[in-house]
Amino acid sequence: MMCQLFPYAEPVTRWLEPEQQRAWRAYVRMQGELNAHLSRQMSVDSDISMADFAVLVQLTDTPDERVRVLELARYLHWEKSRISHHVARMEKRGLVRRENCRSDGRGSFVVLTDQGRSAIEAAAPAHAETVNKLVFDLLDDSEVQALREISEKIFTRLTTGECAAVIARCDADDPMEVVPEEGGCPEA
Amino acid sequence: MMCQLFPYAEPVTRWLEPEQQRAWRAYVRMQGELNAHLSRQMSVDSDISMADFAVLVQLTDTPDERVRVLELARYLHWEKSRISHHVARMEKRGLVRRENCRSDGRGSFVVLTDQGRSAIEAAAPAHAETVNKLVFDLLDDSEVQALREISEKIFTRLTTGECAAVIARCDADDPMEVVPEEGGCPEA
DNA sequence: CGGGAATAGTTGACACATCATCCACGTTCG
DNA sequence: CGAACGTGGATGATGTGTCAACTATTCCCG
Repeated sequence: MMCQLFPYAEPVTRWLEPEQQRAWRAYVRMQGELNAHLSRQMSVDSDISMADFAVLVQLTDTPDERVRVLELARYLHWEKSRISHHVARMEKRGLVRRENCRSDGRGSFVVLTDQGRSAIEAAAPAHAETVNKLVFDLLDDSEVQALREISEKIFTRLTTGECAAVIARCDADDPMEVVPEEGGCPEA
Repeated sequence: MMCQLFPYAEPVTRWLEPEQQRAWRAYVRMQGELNAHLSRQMSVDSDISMADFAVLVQLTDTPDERVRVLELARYLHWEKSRISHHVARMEKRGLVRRENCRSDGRGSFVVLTDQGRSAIEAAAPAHAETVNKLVFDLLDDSEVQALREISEKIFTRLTTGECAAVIARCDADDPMEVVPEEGGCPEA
């Protein structure tokens, strides 16, 4: 009824085409299984989780082995509160330690402990092996390249333009309602 | 020291090659962002979660709109306890309802309610639109095919052979220690 | 200098996933 | 029949992620 009057007010749904449908379902299931398997394997081979691992990688990648909390959040694309909770738990297990920042009274550092270092050193080889066995042993060079290109395209789409607005929570705390921009897809 | 004595007991770690490294990091970040974005978008556009959506899809795909709990678990590759908890929450919100199975006193069905049906019908179009915008608008046919083939390869690897043993929790409850098979990678 | 805004980080409540355990029912076989 | 074992499913404890406040500091600008 009112469709004719406001043709663009209620656009016909763009469903996925059959080929896309198949690709999407394959991707979704693969991704779910792969995540589950990597997590499980990580906690079998070591006593840290994938999340712990990610944090520890950032710390070991830093010369000082100390990183500001929001720095961590930005790099991992996590929310600051997630970092805060997670670091608290890791601290309780002795993997990291918090330290106050002298140059900025609000800030604090997350610092790698010896125990944290040995934990990641113990976990890394098995994890690499797992990734090889589950992924790269199955793919030839062109597939590796395709995986990378596809991933980069989607990632870029997600972190630029309108999508980035939502992520902006990470940088600015209160995006002031993030005006949805009426017309749909302005594209940066 | 003992490496020379037992050469295969402590194999040199297979790290990822640079190209693989890049592809892997791209994939991991993309996948994380994409999941986050899909979930967020789903709860903005409707009042159900991705998990709810997955369950409701299964129910609507069934002629009877009723599915046995473990059937659901197997299809979604979830654990039975996850299903159980989740269905409990969904029931509390009126999206589904439990019903006893007359032919098997232990079993129970999960049944779609009218409210559940309208919830998924309301959510589906926006979700399809999101997937199109974030994924398929960016990929040409060959990339869609590549995505599917890569996903299927990895998924197959994950659900057959030694890996499947761990998943077996889903079918058999107590795999009796799942003997790790000494030698590493026997391959089914 | 003083006072509001932005920034860094924490906290608590809640939703969710996992694990181990438990119970009710069914199957099998003596 | 009835004991032993397998199966379908529920439950509670615990760890983790998200959201919405909240605190404390610093920045900005008159």
